[in-house]
Amino acid sequence: MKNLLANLKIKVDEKVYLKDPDTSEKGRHIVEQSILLIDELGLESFTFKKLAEKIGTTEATIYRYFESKHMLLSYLISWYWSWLEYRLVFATNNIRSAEERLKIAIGILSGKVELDMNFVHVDEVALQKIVVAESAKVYLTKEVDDNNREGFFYSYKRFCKRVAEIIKEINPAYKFPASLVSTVAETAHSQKFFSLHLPSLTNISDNKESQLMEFLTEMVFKTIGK
Amino acid sequence: MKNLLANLKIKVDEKVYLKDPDTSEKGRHIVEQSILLIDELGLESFTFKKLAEKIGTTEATIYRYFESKHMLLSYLISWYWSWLEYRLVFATNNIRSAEERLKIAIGILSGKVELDMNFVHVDEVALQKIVVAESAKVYLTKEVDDNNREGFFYSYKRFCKRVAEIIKEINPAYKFPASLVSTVAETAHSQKFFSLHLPSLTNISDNKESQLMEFLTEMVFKTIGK
DNA sequence: TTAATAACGATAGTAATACTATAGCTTAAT
DNA sequence: ATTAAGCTATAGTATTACTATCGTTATTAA
Repeated sequence: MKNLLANLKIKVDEKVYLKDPDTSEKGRHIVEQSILLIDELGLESFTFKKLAEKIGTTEATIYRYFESKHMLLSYLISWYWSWLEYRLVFATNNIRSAEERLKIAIGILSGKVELDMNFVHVDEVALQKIVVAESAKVYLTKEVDDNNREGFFYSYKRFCKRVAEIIKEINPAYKFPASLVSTVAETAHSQKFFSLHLPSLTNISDNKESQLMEFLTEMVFKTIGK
Repeated sequence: MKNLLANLKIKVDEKVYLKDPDTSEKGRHIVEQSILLIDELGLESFTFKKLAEKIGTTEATIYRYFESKHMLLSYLISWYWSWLEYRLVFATNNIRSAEERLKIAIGILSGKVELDMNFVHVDEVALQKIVVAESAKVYLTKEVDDNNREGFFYSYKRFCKRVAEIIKEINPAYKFPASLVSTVAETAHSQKFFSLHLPSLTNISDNKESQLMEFLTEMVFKTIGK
């Protein structure tokens, strides 16, 4: 399997970069190191200047790949959702039971991420920390409608749509499949964040993905009535 | 009732301001106009300079009340949660049934806000739009642990705790009351935002608080098993 | 192999931001 | 009448998020 997937490439919609970073060494290096630096500094303190220093280049070079910090973050988040989608498709392939597939989807959403060696230049653990802490900032802006038109959120929406289809299979009468899926996705992030920083807002202990999964699975299955 | 409440003051924890804006005309003016301006421009484009111009003063004056833009936002969000708490306490007073009180709480969380004339200098409709679009930014920072220690999130946590108590009354065996409440609070915001800007992620139509309430109420009651 | 061209590095510059500092003026209480 | 708090006005700083230009280097196509 590893070998089969070794040259798989996660496709990211072309509107979230100026020049595809996956087509050059420099580009991959920018992505790789930006993940580590955003994770370390947080989005607010992260700058292209600091990134340029870290990778021994100049701001100008980074600007050739990404128009702005916001676009770079959008790229990383898009990459993450495409990667989750690929994992979802693989993990649910050949599984007949829709209930089983839904459980797998919830597991992926709430799940422990391990370094996925198929994409050597991406530290998926650091990336998930970024997604938890920063991804809401991608859409919580005044430019959200423009960005949406430009396709910034395609991969997130695609992932959610896929999971919503499973819910519809299980209970075609349920009225809020899309809302329930986006709720689970957002909740996975906020509960992870709360467990680390605002523990009184959650019953999930730090680093217990199993508890998060139990919470979400119970909520989803009871809500859709299974 | 109106008269009784006319001189009620929403208490905001003293750590989220340098000088209590509610003790002076200037301070109330700053709060009032900051709500309108943040709603209009979004947090990123909002600056103390623009606010100072709008109210005919200088940055220095605003800095005497709030150390930073982030602190001002924290103040507004804290005010909002204290206000919701006051509404919750009033609306659930003398109601015996815990189920009924929980429904009221969910209604307040998902509910249509109307201008509350008890607090003349606060435009609660604009404030709720700010809460929906900006409140995650208050905690999604590298300073969250410091801010938490300083009490930036007291009023949010207090509100959630109150609702969690109701859930425990209804089903003492339910394992995730705190998580469920914070999920409902966060979801109320994200679903409102999605219905406005990313409609494919939700089944709730713009401005239909009743749908949001139906979605959340069903989810909560089924999850806790009633 | 050469010639064209794309990519990169180095440097400079700009408007705006998020503050900090200071000094003088006004007003209201002692 | 004095004091002090609160406000206004002005100035200044480091940093940010870019934009622009230009020469060099690496890649590719003829």
